[in-house]
Amino acid sequence: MKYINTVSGCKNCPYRALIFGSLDNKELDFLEKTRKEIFYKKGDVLTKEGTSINEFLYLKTGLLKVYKTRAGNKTHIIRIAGPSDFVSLLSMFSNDKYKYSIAAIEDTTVCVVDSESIKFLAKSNGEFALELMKRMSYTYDEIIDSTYRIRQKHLRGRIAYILLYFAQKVYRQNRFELPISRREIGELINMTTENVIRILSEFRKDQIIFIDGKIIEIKDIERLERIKKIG
Amino acid sequence: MKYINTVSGCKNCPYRALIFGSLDNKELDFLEKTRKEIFYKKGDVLTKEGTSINEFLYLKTGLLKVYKTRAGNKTHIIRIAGPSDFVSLLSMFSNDKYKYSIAAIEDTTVCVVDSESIKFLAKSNGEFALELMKRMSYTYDEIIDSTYRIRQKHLRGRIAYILLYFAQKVYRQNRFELPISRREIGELINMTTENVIRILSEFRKDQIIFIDGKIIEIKDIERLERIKKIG
DNA sequence: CGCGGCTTTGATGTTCATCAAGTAAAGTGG
DNA sequence: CCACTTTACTTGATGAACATCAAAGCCGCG
Repeated sequence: MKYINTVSGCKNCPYRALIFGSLDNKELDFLEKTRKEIFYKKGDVLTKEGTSINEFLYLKTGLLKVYKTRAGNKTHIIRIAGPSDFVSLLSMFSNDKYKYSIAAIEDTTVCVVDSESIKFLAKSNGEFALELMKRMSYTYDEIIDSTYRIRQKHLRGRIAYILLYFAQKVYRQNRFELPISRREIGELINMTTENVIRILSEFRKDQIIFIDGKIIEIKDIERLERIKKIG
Repeated sequence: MKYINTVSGCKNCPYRALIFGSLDNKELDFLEKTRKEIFYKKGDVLTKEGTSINEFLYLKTGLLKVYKTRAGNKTHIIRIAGPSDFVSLLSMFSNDKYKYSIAAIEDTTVCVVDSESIKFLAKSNGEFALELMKRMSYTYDEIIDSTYRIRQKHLRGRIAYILLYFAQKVYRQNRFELPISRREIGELINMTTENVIRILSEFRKDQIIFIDGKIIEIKDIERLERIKKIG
């Protein structure tokens, strides 16, 4: 990780409207005081499950994974977070310890504010508190929704789901580089590494996708959509 | 459903401290104005996914299921809510429509307050907003945690989990009456009705439990705990 | 250069959903 | 209140979906 000297502050931040829309300039100045901008390299761990929450994070650029580790070193990836995501919102208000670990799966720049400052503002500015709640609830609902949606799909449907997720939601291109390993895909959509590989190969043989290591290109998007739906 | 005339109001409510601890008497009077206490019979539906959220609910006595219905009439039970649960907290602050349906699985008494009143108080009283967030976040974290925990268990482990859940968390007795059908158990822990029955019978044959219709008695709790853990 | 982690493919066996068929229980209308 | 219909429960047989085990190639890193 590496601290970054920033020129422009919160006031002109393009993400300001997303959640800080209800804060006035004085309140933003207050946040600014403890604010740091930090750069993480792919692979760096930002927070570890069980450690104290002292900071409120939000993602400016890059990609993160939010995950949990269980007995037997089994890891579940709960979600992938992209730019403008408020990753640390989860469990920040119910716990003083992180319930999830966070790691960079691409080079990532994060804005960090003291968590007590956020709580202070939430307490003193009701509009802001409502914005936080809205965002938090939305994020949680998304996690639950995708978890239950994936759960009922067969393996082929899960792979189709995750490929289309990266192509449409994350990279907005049919050709992209997978930011995670085959094993991590399995941790995200609940299947073994071997089967992730097997089904990717199957899709390749069926001309649905092109594969070159981590590079994926979707060749037949209609077919993939169909597999996602019925699989 | 049936309206109930109540003598005592929020001020003396045993659950007040849980979430309304930061409201003063004036604020409680404000809530009281729109407050209703409603009785639902087992099987009654309180809210339907997709309908407008106008009310804030909390459970005084009884048991509810919170669930989602998917294409093909497939139902997932997200959680069971018991006394002192704030069932409508989920999605209330991110949506104007319910994201989940709620139904009574036992005779239930619910306190209902206008949702706008709650939002108004959250806006004007920061402490209260923080309490709501805390509760909300906690509830969501629990859902996610149990979902991922169940997901990795085999069927026997899931049944053990749910039996111990009812025995320890809900009824606090080794003998209890299941509030839900075999099919609903399947919807809760993600397995087919047939396999729910099959494994219950198996546990019965192995003398781990006693079954008489909906009555369950856990005879060998150590063994069940072991199955829950390793299954 | 060797070691560990990631990737790949094949063979094998287990777990689980599905199908079928029947009994019991509970709700519904005449 | 009884015939009728639907819903819940139960067991067995079958096959598909999936995890596990094994073995080997590849790549980056110390």
